[in-house]
Amino acid sequence: MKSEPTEYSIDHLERDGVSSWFGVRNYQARNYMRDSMKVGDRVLFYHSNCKIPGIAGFAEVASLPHDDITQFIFSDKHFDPRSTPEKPTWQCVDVRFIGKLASVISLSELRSTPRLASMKILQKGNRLSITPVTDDEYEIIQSLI
DNA sequence: GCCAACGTTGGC
DNA sequence: GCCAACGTTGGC
Repeated sequence: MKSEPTEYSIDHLERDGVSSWFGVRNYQARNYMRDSMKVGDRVLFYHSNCKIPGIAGFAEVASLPHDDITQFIFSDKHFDPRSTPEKPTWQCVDVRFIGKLASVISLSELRSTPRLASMKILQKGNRLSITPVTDDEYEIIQSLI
């Protein structure tokens, strides 16, 4: 799961313990949270759009999917005028902090690991803020720490 | 339903 | 700041 550290970093999640992953406004990314995630699933916390983009820590899915309440809040930058509590558009899950890496596993390091070549987040043109990670990829990343 | 125009993402 | 790549919008 990607986040810009100036918006919400692994340090923020460590502080909060658990946080709702609100603000996703892409249908495919929403669908991963709504349809594919299970409580307890491991999450790689990725810092994007920053000096050293890469994996900054670990988290886990901590809730079933639920409405992203920011879609209903007029003053919120994630407000969606098409959404109503009766007909919501956006759902998200909560994530729980597991651990922070002493140093980020950088994007360039991920790219230079041949066995990770098929990782979704490394594919050309990928902009999705949430992408699935296979068990294999997860294990390989553990070995990079 | 098509598709041009526009907006966003995010690495560099 | 640039720009490739992609998603969304809206006229037709």
